[in-house]
Amino acid sequence: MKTINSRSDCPIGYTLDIFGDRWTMLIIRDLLLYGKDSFSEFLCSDEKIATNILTDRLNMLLRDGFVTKHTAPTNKSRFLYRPTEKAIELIPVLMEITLWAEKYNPAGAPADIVEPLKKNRTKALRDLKKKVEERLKAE
Amino acid sequence: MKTINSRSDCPIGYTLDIFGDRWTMLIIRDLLLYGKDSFSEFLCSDEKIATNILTDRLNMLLRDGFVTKHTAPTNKSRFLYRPTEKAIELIPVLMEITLWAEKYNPAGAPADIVEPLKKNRTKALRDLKKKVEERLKAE
DNA sequence: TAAAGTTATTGCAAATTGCAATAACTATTT
DNA sequence: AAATAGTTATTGCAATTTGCAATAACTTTA
Repeated sequence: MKTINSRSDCPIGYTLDIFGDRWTMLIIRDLLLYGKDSFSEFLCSDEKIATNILTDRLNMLLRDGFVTKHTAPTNKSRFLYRPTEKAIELIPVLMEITLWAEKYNPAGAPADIVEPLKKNRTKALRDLKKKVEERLKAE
Repeated sequence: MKTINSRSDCPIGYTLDIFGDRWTMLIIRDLLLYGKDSFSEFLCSDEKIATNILTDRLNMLLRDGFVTKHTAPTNKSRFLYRPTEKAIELIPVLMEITLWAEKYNPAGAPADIVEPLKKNRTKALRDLKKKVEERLKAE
C-alpha cells in the first residue's frame, strides 16, 4: 500500500504526502461531491482508475481515517465506504480548487456547484457539508 | 518533461493533472508563501527535491504559464522565477489546505499564517496576495 | 587564472503506474 | 443445485517516473 513518509512539518507538505498523486483526491471528490460510496462506482468515473490502484488507495484512506468500510445491508459482497469528518472537512479545499480551475479551464466547471459558491461561499460550504451528512444519516 | 493528458473535464481532475504529484505544489508554495524565486532556493526546502525533478517541474510551470523566467540583474547565470496571476490565484487553495492540515497535523502549522486566516479569512487572503504582488513590483 | 556558485543534464537502480487476466466471494437465474 | 452475473481484490509484467549521484556548462568571485 502507498505509505506515507513525512517529508517535512509544513502543512502543504503534509497534505501532499497524502494527496500528492493522481488518484487519491478523486476518490474523495467522488465520496463528497458525487455521493459515490462503492468500489464499482469509483471505478466508473471519467478518469478510469485501475482496480489495483483503487484497492490500494481505498486501503490507504481506510488506514488513515478518511473513510470507514461497511458491508452493504442488501448485499454482503458489496462494501460501502463512508467519509469521516476528516474527509468531510476537505470540502473547502475541493471548492477552492474548483473555483480556481473554473477560471483557467472553464469548460468543465459544474455550474450547480460553482454558482452557489460564488454567490455566498459560507452558505454554499455549509449546505454542501449538510448534504453529505444527511446522506450518511440516511443509512 | 511531465506532460498533461487531460483525463476529464472535471475541475478537480484538471487540477490533479497539473498538481497530482509530490513536488509541483511545493514549488508554488515556495514561490507564494516563502518568497523564494531561484533554483537554489527551491532546492534547499525541507522536502529536498532533486535537481532533475526541480528542472522538470520548473519547465512545466513555465510552459503552462504559472511562472515567468528572468535572468537576475546581479548575475547572468542566475535565473529568477516569478509567479503569474494564474499561480497567485492558488493562494486560497494553499490556505484551505493549510487550515485543513492544521486540524489533523497541528505540529507543523505556522501560526503567523494560520492565525490571521482564522480571524478574518477575506482580509488574510487579500493581505497575502498584496504581499506577493508588492514583492514582484519591487524588482 | 583558479575557485566557487548556479542551473541543467545524464545514467541507472528503485518504486510506481497502467493494463490485462483472474481469483474469491455473494447474489441471481434457470 | 448448477450456471451465470456482479463485486471486490490480487497478481504479473511492461512502461513510466522517481531518487540519487555524478558531472557538465556557464558566470561570478577571489
